Amino acid sequence: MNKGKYYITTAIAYTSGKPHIGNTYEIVLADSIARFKRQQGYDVFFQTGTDEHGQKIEQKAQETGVTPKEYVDGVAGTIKDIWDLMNTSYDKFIRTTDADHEAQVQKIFKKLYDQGDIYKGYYEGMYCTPCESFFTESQLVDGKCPDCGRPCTPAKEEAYFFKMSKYADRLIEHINTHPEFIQPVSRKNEMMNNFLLPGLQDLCVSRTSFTWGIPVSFDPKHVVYVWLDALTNYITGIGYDCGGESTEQFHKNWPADLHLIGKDIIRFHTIYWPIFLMALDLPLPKQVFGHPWLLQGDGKMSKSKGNVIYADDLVKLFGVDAVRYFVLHEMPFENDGVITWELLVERLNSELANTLGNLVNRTVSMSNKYFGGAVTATGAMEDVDADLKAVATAAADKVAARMEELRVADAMTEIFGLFKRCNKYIDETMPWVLAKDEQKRDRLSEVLYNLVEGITIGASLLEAFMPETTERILAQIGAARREYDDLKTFGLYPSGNKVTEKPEILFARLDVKEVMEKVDALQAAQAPASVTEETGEAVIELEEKPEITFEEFGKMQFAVGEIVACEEVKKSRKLLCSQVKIGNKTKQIVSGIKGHYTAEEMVGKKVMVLVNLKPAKMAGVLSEGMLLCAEDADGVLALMTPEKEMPSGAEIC
RNA sequence: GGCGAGAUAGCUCAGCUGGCUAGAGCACACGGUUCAUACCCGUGGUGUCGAGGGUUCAAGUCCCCCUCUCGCUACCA
Repeated sequence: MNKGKYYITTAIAYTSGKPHIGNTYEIVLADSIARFKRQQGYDVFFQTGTDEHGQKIEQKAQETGVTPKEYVDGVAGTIKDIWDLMNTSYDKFIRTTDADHEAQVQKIFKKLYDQGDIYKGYYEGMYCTPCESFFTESQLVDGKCPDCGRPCTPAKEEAYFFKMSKYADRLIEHINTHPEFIQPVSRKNEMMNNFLLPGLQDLCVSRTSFTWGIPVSFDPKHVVYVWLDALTNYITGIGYDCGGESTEQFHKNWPADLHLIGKDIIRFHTIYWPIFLMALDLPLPKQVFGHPWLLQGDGKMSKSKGNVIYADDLVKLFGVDAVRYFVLHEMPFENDGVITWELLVERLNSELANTLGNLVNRTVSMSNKYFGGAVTATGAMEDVDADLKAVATAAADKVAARMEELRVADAMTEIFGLFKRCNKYIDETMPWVLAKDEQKRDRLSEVLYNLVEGITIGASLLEAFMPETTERILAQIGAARREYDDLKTFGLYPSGNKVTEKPEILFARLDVKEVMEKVDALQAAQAPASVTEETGEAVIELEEKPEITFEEFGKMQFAVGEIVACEEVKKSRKLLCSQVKIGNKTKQIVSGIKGHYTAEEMVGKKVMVLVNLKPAKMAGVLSEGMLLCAEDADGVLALMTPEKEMPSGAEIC
């Protein structure tokens, strides 16, 4: 039964490197929704892909000594391989370097320019001439270019801007009249209060500072800057043409039913994207869901620690469906989820091995033992059957209700509730007792039939989440794939069918210790150079900057300063304001170190100060220099202090 | 600093418009059972429901205040 179309997308993955399990979670989540909708009878189109332009990629390619195109081809391949490894059923994998996408982005840009939504202006900021790059004041390091360390000068760069404010009122109206548009709803307030209600800034949509992007057709020294390039994939991928030649497929699928994205890019999908669409006179997507993140429990994932968890490693250790089960089931709707190896093992043992695997195994074993594998309905019903049947036939609707709210984890819990009910049914009916009584043979047969039927329904519902497991279970119990609409009827398993003679273990129980040994081996291989042999102390890979001349170094003046007073800056969360005595002068310096040092403990410290930094105001307070700190991978700060007693004002050179 | 969310069993969390002895899952303990992957089924406990006030016959549930945590945002020379 066709229930209409359903167009679902993931965000396109940025091709700067191999995605870890947190990034992989999104495609699996989208896949489970897409598969479930298909199972329900929707005509689903599921799109994913890669975002391949930008300065960062240009740089990465340069570092690796390949062209940007070669670089993104490699990473896009890796990403696609992982998506395939996770058994995701996307219909289209779009790349922003696809020729048709690039051509369409150029047309869209031109159209928006022609109709006055995009205008040429100036991007003002701090400019580093050698790097040909713009930075905001806050991006600068010591007032200098964060890339090369050379001085930056205030400058203007020609750039194209999109008039966001023009459509703001319409967007506010839309969000207010479509409460389901932004999910979870708590995000709606953030967008409203932080961006829409205070007034939208115009968005810079072109750059001249790098070339790895889609050129603006009528002004080719500009390339289209990220959002107009990336977001439009949702329409170009299905054949949009702003000249009115859109494909049949586009007309059928647009607007999207669901954009599934990470919570970090909600702003772009619920403000900029809808406004672009309004400018193109297209309907808005029905729903944008900013899912939470899957975080690692034992500290931040970082390459230097060698503890990054990748999907392919997980699959090697646990199998595809176990990984899919974990990421889908452990993720709450609104809060971030946690993944640790221990938690993973615990969940797999308790739910997959014990509850599900063992249920199938014991049912198949009993069918073989008592009836040579034949599963026959005899009509020997008893009262206890009613509840099992009720739970089984109600499951499909319960799962559907949860999925409708995008509560995938809860949907899975419903399915496992049915498996638990089946296990309980075995205890209630005690087939091994029935087996001892020849008179109860019909009853025994009926009980096993009911079990097989219950498992068939449960396994069928599992298809969207763990498709391989569904297949394996159905194969073991000799059941055919069942249509979604038939899952509400109990008793469709063909009576007399046979289960497999030799049940295979679906999910083997795992030993935490053994798993951890394998994990240690993996992590050791992942970051062999990150731990120094003798001390075991972690080191950080330093991103190298271009070398500078002695003369350039000489422009900076460092000195030992003594902190004579320090107080918190009231209006800010991170700032401490210190009075620093340097020789016979006292400077006021504001630093973002609250949380690492208290105002009291600062007083009396002798620290390293960059003295001749141009003064600037932070949170309304004047700062006339900078205190130097070291920062580790976790963001912990340590002030630089002289190793020997030194007087205030001693120059550092 | 602005806006918002939250603080409930060892852990993760449910508890809607206030109403009977505060719940679920996991973990733990005990009991049952043996078809099964030492599994499944049942039973059980502890909770100052973040602190302190208040409204009410009655408050995790409403109001005030405090403390702390988190999200977005600003700021982080």
